[in-house]
Amino acid sequence: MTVKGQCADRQTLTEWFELHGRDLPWRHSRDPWTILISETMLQQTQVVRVVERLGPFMERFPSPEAMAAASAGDVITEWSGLGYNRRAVALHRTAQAIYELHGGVVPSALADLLALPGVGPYTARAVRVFAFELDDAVVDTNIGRVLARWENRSLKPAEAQDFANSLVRRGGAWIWNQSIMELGALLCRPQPHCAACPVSRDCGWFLAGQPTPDPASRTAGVTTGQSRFEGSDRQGRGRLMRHLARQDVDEANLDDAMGWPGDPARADRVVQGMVTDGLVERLGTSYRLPA
DNA sequence: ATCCCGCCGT
DNA sequence: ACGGCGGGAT
Repeated sequence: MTVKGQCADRQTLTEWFELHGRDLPWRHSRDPWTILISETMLQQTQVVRVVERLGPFMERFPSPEAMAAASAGDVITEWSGLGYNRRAVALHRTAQAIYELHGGVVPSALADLLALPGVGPYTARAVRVFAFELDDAVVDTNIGRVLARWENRSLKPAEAQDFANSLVRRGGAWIWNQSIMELGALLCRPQPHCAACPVSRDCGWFLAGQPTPDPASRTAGVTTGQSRFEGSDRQGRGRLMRHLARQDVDEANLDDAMGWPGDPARADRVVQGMVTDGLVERLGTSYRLPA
């Protein structure tokens, strides 16, 4: 593709975003702490669910210092219902690290961000792009899917990141990353709506007739289907967290609390993992949220 | 049943 | 590279 073509497509896409992009709360913020929180929430939790929880969460923990002063259990409680509670524990540890290592100021250096618990390649760059407006490129599941279809081939992690980097213009990273991510979220979905896509005329996969397998399917960063939730260890973990939000649970009642009556062995095995994850503490014969 | 602005330990 | 990790909405 020509450089001229790339410029045309880029402008087409950002114009589409200005017109059709969703008005999401965090897109009005450039506060690094707010962006770090929202991006952490958005790791595998849907946008509509984060929208209604971000405000109250930020009121409870308005700064890294405020969260660092709270207990891990407090953060978990405020996190309740968002799922993958390890993220709440990681966030608490990250707040403490920011307070102790960076004077309470969210760092902007990639290496500093990547060193924070629960902050990986996506979230680190998201903070840099969406808060500090630095010229980086993020690759999430949406963008990975768009890029793979655009090139009509599966991309390895480094390939996807390099390709994404090459598309960013100086000073235009915020709007570009939002635009291409929004395209993946609204149109270039797992089941794509190519008829409404503003850049389909230059999309390799579309022009090839959308052959199977979808090149996005084996591309790095594109999430795949997960194992069944009903009857899983995850379900039992979730049940126990919900109980602990109200009161401590004695080890004798653990199997009931986790929804596995008569299977204390399983309850014990799974709760061990939760202790390792920092989600629960054992005190005497009972379990509670971490102090 | 499927999907969701990933990260981490293996 | 792969599997575990919540939970609600459709």
